[in-house]
Amino acid sequence: MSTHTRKPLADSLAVHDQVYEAIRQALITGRIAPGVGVSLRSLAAELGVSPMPVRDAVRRLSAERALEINPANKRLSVPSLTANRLDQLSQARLWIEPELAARAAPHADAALLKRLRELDAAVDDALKLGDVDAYMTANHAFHFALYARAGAEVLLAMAGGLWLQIGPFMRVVFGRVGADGLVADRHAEAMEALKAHDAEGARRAVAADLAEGMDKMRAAVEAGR
Amino acid sequence: MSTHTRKPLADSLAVHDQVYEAIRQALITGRIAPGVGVSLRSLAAELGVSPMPVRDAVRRLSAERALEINPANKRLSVPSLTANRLDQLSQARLWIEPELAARAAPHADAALLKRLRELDAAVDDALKLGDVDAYMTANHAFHFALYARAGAEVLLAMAGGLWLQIGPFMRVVFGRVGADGLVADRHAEAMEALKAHDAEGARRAVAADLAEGMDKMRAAVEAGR
DNA sequence: CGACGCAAACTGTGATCACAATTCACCGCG
DNA sequence: CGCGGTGAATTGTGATCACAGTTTGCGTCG
Repeated sequence: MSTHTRKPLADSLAVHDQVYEAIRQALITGRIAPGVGVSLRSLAAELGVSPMPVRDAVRRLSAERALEINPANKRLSVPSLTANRLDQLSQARLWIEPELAARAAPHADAALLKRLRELDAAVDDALKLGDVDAYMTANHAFHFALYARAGAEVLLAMAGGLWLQIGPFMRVVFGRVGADGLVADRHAEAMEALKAHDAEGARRAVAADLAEGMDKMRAAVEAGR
Repeated sequence: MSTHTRKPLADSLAVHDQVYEAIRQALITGRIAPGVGVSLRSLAAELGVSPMPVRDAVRRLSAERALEINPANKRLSVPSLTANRLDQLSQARLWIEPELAARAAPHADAALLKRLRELDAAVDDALKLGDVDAYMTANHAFHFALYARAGAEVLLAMAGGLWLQIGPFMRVVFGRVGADGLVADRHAEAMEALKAHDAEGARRAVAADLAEGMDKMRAAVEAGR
């Protein structure tokens, strides 16, 4: 008898997509530390799959700059955190994400606001409990539930790529300063602006929310070198 | 189709990288028209390689949104050109590329200016001859020779992804209006600003250069639907 | 006791095969 | 002449193997 059980068709997610998500989560939550090397076969063994779908996932992640490929020996590693990289990512986020919020404002309806209130409550819960993983998950969900309403696929995808690259930085912040690094967010301001279909207000609120977080990350990175 | 000769080891470029470049060029120059479907095996046969490196290249290109994967049947296709997509790409370029030019200005030296003059001459030659391929190649080289001096790897990579996505649009413009669509550029203004280390001047010059081209593309896309 | 060297293990890459799902074309029926 | 259905061809996906280059680690020699 084979140990390999065939996947049901109803599971529409391809293996390489599951592997992609697994590695992505491992990167964002910091389970794979920045700077260390990984290998296709070790990842494959860890996830219980063949190296093939890992290869696909890694190719995708390196195209998104969430993984680095050493051009000399072609070996994989997690990009290390530098102040310069953080600055560029911050600047890009500070342009693109307020823009998405502003574009979403005219399309904000009751359903969106309800969903955002739920997600914001989850963020607050995580803040109270000091649960970093839950905070990052809920915060991500809040921002992208909002951005998705902008109807701007290209910009939305760019924002997704930026979060993927910034993930490890967030983890470093919380790892260094502890859960105390989690502070109140500007989500309430953003939701009020959305309710009023105030594009510029939403833009400002998101910009302020981002700027706070990025400042904390910058301080953590500069302190930790 | 070329006969398949074994590659020497000194050729350090992996096959999947060559395939990536080949498909990338085919996309940018419009040899693969937007909207049509492609397949791994057909691409592999066309390039004289096995489907394996094509798979890697395609995975990379789809992560960069230069290729689309139909989520239902997983089939590949070239993204079609819509006014909405063009708007988003334009806006992103108009933020990121002037920023790169401004960052490069302080680091502009004689070597860079010499290189830029050569590339600008190549652009002018292509304009005179109406050679669209040569124009796009030289124009790309000019912009990225400049941007590379900004010392901003993350932003540079983002700009590269945007050009890859905008490539097919350029081809449509020239295909519709002919080589007459090629007009004088703002490269001279940019180079003067660089020589003076005038960051804001470089920013404005690049922004003007881009805006002109993007306006033409928008007109072509709107006229052609 | 320290440094060098060589072999074994590991790395990414590419080819080939198997397989299920989808697409396509052609044939026969009404 | 049009249309439905069925088999063949094509598709992406995943596994396995081969191979060359690199790294690693252990043994031996100076």
